[in-house]
Amino acid sequence: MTEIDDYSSRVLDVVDAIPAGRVMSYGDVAEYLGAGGPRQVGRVLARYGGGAPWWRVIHANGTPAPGHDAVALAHYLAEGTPLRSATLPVRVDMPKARWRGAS
DNA sequence: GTGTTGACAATCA
DNA sequence: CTGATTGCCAACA
Repeated sequence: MTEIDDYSSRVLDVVDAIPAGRVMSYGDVAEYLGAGGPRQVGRVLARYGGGAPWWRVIHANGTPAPGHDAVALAHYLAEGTPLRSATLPVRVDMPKARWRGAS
């Protein structure tokens, strides 16, 4: 049984709320929650991200998670995420794809 | 309690 | 782009 902490649950909830074609940076999620930090967000995704669209959570510079960049790229192409580079290093057009809670 | 590590971020060279 | 440095917060040995 996977018991998820309250903080992790909130992180997953925010990630799950990100619409297709949009992304949020680790720091943005942490700031949106108003708790923890970008490292804690990445930690939660690494542990419980298996059931959430973790590829929509990327670095502040627009690159996806290390080791999963190819998987993330496939999702970006399938969801129509605005990319600045469709080849590695994968870069998402942050100013356009960046999503903030409610528009 | 201390030191290291980590799916981070920002700045500088 | 690579590498180094500092700041940040939490988990782990």
